[in-house]
Amino acid sequence: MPKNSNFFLDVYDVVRCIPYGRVSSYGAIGAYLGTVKSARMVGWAMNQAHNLSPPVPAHRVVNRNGLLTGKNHFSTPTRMHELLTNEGVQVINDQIINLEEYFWDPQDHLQC
DNA sequence: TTCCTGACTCCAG
DNA sequence: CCTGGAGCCAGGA
Repeated sequence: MPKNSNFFLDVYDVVRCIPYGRVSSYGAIGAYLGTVKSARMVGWAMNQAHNLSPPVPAHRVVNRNGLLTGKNHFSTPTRMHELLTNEGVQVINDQIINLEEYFWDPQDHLQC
């Protein structure tokens, strides 16, 4: 059923490259792939990422404000928050604290 | 087939 | 400072 289009695979690849305890944004991933204005597609890709293997750490992907906009799409609304907190990321009221400290831009690393 | 929605972001008013 | 519209494109009804 998944089309596995190149774009989606690239998204998954980038997300899987996000280090432990770090987070990234849809826009940053889109920018890395050259489709800045397609941030929605990144989110859409995450929607399919649930059944993929190896699993994609979708909880490390948030919007540009560090807000856990996708928490509702996890098994439980608190799952995303719990996972991030478990990795040492401070999250309060569904928002990441000190986002700049945890933010990971794929363009910064250029590779895993 | 068309129409609508959405885990986003930017820009104008 | 806050609000709304546009761009993006894949799927479901």
